[in-house]
Amino acid sequence: MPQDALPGLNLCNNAMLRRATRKLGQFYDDVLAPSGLKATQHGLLFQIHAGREPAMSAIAEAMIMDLSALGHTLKPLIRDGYVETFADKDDRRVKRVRLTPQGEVKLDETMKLWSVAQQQFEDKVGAEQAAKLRAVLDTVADLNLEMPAAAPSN
Amino acid sequence: MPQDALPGLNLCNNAMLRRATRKLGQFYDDVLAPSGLKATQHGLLFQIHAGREPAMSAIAEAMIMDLSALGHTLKPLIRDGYVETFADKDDRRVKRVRLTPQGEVKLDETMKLWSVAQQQFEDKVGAEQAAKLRAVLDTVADLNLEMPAAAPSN
DNA sequence: CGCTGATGGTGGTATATGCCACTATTGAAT
DNA sequence: ATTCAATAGTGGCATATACCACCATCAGCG
Repeated sequence: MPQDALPGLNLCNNAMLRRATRKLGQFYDDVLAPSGLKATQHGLLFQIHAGREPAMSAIAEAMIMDLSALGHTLKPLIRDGYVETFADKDDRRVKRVRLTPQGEVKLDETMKLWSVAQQQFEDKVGAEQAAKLRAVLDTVADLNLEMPAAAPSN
Repeated sequence: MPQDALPGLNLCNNAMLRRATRKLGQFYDDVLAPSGLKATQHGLLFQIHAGREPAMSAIAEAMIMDLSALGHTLKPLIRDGYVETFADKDDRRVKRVRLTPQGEVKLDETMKLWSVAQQQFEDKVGAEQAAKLRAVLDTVADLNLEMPAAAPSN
């Protein structure tokens, strides 16, 4: 009941989204902790693994994340030897990303832990509800939100 | 359609939640930009305003956020003169938080901008859908997710 | 009273993320 | 080929957020 302690902000879609994200993030992070990776890092490894040596911009776009943010997030993973990058053969601007063998092993490990968290969550909310939630979140992520014609300062 | 570029991670509740949060965060932030505050900061001001000089721990609990994280997030707002803290009269451990007059003014300003973003969003997804989404997010935030009895390393 | 455990915050450190300015490449237009 | 606009990344800076180790204060107990 803590979330009803103070009224009002439960009307803000953004605030509610962030709050749920903090909660779930803490949970997935806890479960993934034994691996030494955060849930975000696991997600990133997974995304890289799923793509075929994706370009950074491709990853960023798929994850709806700023390209520079992706670059920053990638650093610890590169530093720790899970990920490596290399220039595209045809376009030297493009930097492609792939998992190292170590990274593949690590992904196997985090995948197991991830499924525990995922399962826990789905048990609590119901697989159907969870699927529905993901669908809505996907819709939200895909929205075409346009700035309402700047501030009317004229 | 970018989110379908790579398959798989759209099954992760946590990843989807984060992705939607990034998207919506960017939008709300854009709309709030003229005020110089981020959506998170607006939310925090609002939360403080709504409570009656809430203790830091109360805010943190309501927002499901780490107490130390709250402390850090508060700093820029204090530095910029929107928020001030003071010790509780009966328990000197407790630090209470309130908006300064400047903070109240700022909140009025961000509130107007916020409602523009909020409205835009609700127009796109439908007020009913939005309400339903917030309800589900509230449910998620309130889940009692327990660690599945540590890792079976034996 | 003085010990002891719980409670509330702080500071440090690390990742997550965004924006901006800048560089490197590429591709198109002249 | 020269110029120029667009594309892909990088690095700096700022906020968002978490965890941990500490410090201060309080509450209960003997």
